[in-house]
Amino acid sequence: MANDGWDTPMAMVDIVILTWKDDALHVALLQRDKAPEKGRAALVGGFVHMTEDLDLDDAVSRILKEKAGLTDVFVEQLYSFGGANRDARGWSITVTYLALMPLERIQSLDRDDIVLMPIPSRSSLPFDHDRIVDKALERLRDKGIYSTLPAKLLPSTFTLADLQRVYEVTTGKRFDMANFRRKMTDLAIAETGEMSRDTRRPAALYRLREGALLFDRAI
Amino acid sequence: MANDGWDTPMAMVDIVILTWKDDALHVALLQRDKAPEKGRAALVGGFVHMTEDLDLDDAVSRILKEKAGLTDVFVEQLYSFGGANRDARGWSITVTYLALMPLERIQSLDRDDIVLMPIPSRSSLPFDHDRIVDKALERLRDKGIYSTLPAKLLPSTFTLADLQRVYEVTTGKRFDMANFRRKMTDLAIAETGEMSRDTRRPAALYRLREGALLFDRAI
DNA sequence: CTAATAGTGTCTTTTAGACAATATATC
DNA sequence: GATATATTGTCTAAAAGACACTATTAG
Repeated sequence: MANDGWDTPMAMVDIVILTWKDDALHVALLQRDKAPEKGRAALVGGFVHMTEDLDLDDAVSRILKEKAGLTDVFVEQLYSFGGANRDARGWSITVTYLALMPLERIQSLDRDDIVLMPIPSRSSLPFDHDRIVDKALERLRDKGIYSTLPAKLLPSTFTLADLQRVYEVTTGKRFDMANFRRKMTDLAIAETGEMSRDTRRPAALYRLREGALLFDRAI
Repeated sequence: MANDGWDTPMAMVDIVILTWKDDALHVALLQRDKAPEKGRAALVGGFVHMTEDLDLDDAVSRILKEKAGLTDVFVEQLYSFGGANRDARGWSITVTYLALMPLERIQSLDRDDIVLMPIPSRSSLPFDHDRIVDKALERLRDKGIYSTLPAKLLPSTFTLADLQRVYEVTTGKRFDMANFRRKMTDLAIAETGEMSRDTRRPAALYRLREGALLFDRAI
């Protein structure tokens, strides 16, 4: 071990957990049980533990598990923020991650210290978490147009209408229904054979095809 | 100040400086003057200094200045790597950056401890710097197709043939000359009025247009 | 004049975008 | 059968890709 007593920044990870509820993006926040900002809802995050974590991905998995009870989460690294003033405790670096999951995953946790805040009307968050959420939305918007990233917000099966709404909200674009369906069936999704009966005329249920993350062209 | 004596990882930044020489990508490395890996060429990098740096961008600027004598460099954040085994001194986090510059900037430094290693035939680097360089190349390849990023490797004026070669090498694709020229003049570049006389028939010199970083479509 | 490289014109194929038409369920 | 929403068909415009052609210099 090499670093007891050095003067080096605090190191943490913060995870922007996004999901899809009531036709809108929501960010999952955790009520803080400790100072600073005790009681306020903030991003799920925590310090890197040198003894428990072998690398940053380990730290993310551990924190998701310990603080939110989540395992096997789809995450990708987002951006790192570091500075003297982003946390009142002093110079800190946070490596941030984007996590996308269907609403059911969060609801089944059945915890009253986890709150879902709708993105369009979100109120301000502690620390520099607003900026981090902005970065996550930017990533989702930019990558959405040529990847299946937005689909990770939905359950494993979904209708094409669901998928189109998610893509329209995350990317901020409007899509023609016929063209959207053709591209998605070409590039990313497959029929399950099941039907959804939530609408007047039942709709076919689709799932993501294996390995379909990045497209070779835009949606 | 809050963190004297905590057990927290070392925090550093590493910068992948890429440039263009002899029709090939090169990475600029610095001969290390201290242990570990003293004497070997490695990425330009250093520890975050909590007293001198207000944020991560400050640390990058300071380190580029102090270690390589470079100022006003085009950089963008790349990725963060952290773990117990990436540096022999213990658990560390490095926030890495991609820097692109024309060869002249490096040559005018006139330093014999800075080496240019050609990418196609590069030998292995200390620490996890190979992985970091790979990430930089991946970023350049992915972003090259729809941005002017590769052009930052060239001097402020360049011929279309130069530009095409840079794009072909960084993206790994081949472009039809006529189509490439049309798209570039449409999207990103403007004539300077000057001519280059390095070839049999002189070629028009171009420059990047203001604000042209991201395209709305692929090259 | 020839070689070498810069630069243009134009045709074909593919993709994007718009929009009309049809299908299948519920009420 | 009316209504709502799912799903398909087809036309047009734009972009991508291929390739032949012309232009301008040095030697």
